[in-house]
Amino acid sequence: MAGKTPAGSARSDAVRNRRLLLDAAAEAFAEGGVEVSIGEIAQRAGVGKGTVFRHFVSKDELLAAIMLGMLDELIDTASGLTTADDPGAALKGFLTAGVQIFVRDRAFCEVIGRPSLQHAEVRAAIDRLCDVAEQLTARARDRGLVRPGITGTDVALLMAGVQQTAAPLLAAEPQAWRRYLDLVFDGITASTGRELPYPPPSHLSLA
Amino acid sequence: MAGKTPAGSARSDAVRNRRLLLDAAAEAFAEGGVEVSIGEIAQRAGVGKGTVFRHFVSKDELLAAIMLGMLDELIDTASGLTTADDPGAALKGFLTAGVQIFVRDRAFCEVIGRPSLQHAEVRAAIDRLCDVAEQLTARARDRGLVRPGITGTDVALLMAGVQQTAAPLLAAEPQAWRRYLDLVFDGITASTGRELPYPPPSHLSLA
Amino acid sequence: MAGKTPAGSARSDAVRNRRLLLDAAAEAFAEGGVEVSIGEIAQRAGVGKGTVFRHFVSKDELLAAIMLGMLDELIDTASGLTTADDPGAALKGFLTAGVQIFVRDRAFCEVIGRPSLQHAEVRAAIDRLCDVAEQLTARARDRGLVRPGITGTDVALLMAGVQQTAAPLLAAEPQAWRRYLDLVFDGITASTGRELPYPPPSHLSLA
Amino acid sequence: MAGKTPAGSARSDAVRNRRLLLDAAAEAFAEGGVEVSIGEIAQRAGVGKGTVFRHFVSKDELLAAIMLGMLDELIDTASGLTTADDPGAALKGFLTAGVQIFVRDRAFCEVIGRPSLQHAEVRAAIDRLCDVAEQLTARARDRGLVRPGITGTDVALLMAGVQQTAAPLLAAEPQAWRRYLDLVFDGITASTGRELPYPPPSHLSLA
DNA sequence: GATGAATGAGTTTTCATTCAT
DNA sequence: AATGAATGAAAACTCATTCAT
Repeated sequence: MAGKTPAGSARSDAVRNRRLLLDAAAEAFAEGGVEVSIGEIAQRAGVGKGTVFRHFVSKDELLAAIMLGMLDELIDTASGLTTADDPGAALKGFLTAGVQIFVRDRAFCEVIGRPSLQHAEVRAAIDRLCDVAEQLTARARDRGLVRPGITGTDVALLMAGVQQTAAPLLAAEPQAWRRYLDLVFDGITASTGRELPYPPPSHLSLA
Repeated sequence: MAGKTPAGSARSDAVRNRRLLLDAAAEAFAEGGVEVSIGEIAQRAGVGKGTVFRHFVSKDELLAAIMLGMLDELIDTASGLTTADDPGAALKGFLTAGVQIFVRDRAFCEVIGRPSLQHAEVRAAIDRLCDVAEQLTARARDRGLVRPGITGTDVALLMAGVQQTAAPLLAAEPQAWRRYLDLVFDGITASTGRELPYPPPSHLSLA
Repeated sequence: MAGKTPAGSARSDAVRNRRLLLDAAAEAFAEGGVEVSIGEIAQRAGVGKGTVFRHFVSKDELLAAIMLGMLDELIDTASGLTTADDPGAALKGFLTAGVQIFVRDRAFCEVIGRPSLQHAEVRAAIDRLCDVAEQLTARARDRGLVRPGITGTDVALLMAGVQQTAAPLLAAEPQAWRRYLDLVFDGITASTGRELPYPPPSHLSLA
Repeated sequence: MAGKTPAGSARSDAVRNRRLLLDAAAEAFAEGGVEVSIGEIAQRAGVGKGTVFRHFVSKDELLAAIMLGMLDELIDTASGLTTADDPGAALKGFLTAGVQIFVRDRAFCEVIGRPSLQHAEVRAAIDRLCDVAEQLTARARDRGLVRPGITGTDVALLMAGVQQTAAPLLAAEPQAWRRYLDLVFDGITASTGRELPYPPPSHLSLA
């Protein structure tokens, strides 16, 4: 009725543990993908398994919380770029930021790149990401800096593609993704005159 | 109970079972990814679980055998294209064939795209694939049909990237990969004059 | 944070919390049986889980406290009936009151009906219940209103039996127990001349 | 396609384990109720936990299999009694057999006596039990051996009631249920002239 | 005194792998 | 050689109880 904690602030040790947990889980998911066990996450955070479930109602919710944090960061970055002077550079900066997240995080790749995505909040965040991606793309498109039919959703999708291209190299060459990012960006900005052989994805078919 | 099969020796039965098993496993892995259980594969093949382990020492070996089969098919296709009249069309045909394998096969995506690939034979097959990809690429490169620094390994890697880009769309739009294949191909063939910001992967760093 | 409650000392707060807790627990146990979690009880009472354990040393003690409360109420009702004009009606009134408690309270059924009952205070209360039941029964027996060998303990035990008979019906027919109460009462009061094939329970063998 | 085992017969060791498992589970459920863990059952049977799930798809299925076995036995007993010479003795024999099952088996009491019963096969078996109980009851009723309104469902329900009445005594006096069985039977057969204050349950409202 | 965060043993269930038949 | 039964080590999740704040 009156909320969990009188003044709306959680206990300091709980806050600290939640932080520990999120960090440990983020690291574990990043390294091991969605398959890492709650047991390992708890161990990394230095807490008991029960504590994980006190803070997050299920493994899926924990995963979603972390994915949402990363998506929101990326959305913020993108928002900041919508008013940049050079729309082309802004779009490339956005793409770069996005690919870096994918490159660092195995779970992110697995969650975002799968055909059927369950979690409603994550889907909503992806929608928001596509929206702001479209803003950035539209500005560049209007000035002829990208090919006519390219959409924000295209750009968002290509982030995962660039990561996947470089994936087998990343252990030995952590920056190899930069090569494919540029190559794909050249594909986006190429003025071939030809139309692409398949229409752009409708916004909502993403998730 | 211990009776012989009328139309074959014990050995020919084993050969037939191996074939049954490979086909069933290929289908199962393609649809469900590497997580499909040995039980489901055995059931699809119409054999007992024990038979799976008689033919393949572990699940990983079975998976590797399937992956090798697909890689060999792709290598054959590529070999056939090395003498085609139009090197540009040949390269694109190769890329198309490769992406189609990825699109059809969840396990293939999961196995090939991982940073550290254990299985020696699969690594060797990927090396062979990169070799033949390099032959195709070199022919196109020599005629100025692709950018200067692009290698066969780049091309092989990009197959996975194109699939991953389209992955979230494929359930609703099974042909969406064609959009990104063209876009990436335009990136490969773009004559920007600029060099890519990161050197091509050395052949052996792949896995 | 550490503030006093305006209208009471710390002790009166504790008294109030104990009351809140007993009421909430009674309701929860009645609805959900002994399996309801301490968490749910605390939530219903609007207190923290720690408070439950400050007032009751374990879940079993809390449960016992509730059971004791109900047993004492029933004992009081029975005591009031020992001086009623019609000993037969008094006995039936007692039986009715008892069955109603069982019908309303899942935990009561589960606790009382188990072969080995641990809690000493609850056992003592059941003894007291049997005593007063015996008083009521004796009065009726003396006037020939019940069969010769029937004891107070028999009557007390039959309460649970009537409830259990009707249990599968109660969701659809909340008053169905009345059918079996009358049937059993007719069994108690039947003048068959025959003796029952097994002696009445000795008072102390109850738990 | 051709069934699990060629000739329709399971392997002898599997049959043996299934028997071991059913016996161990029956014993464990009888003693400890539905809450006994699969781990304990496996241990009692001398098999691994996995073996339990090989034979029964879930704990609920195992429990249902055992309950069904007991219900079917009781139904058979009842069927055999439908042609007995003395319908009154037959009805009492049926009641006795049923109460004995309840008395021996904690899980049976818990499963059958609960308001909402999930398992479809168990519900069907209970329906069958009520049917045959009605046959037995009708014969006795037609000869004026039981009160007019008493139905087979009443009789089936009363089995649980008799058990519950005696439950607290059974540890010390394992045969105490015989006392209450006779008392209840006298209630069923009493010719009071009075009607019971609540109508008999409709057949289907049982489960 | 009150709180609710942390704990960890315990539950059901899955599945690759081994082995008796 | 083939089978499928048995195994047991995980995994996600629950909850009574303890304890720092």
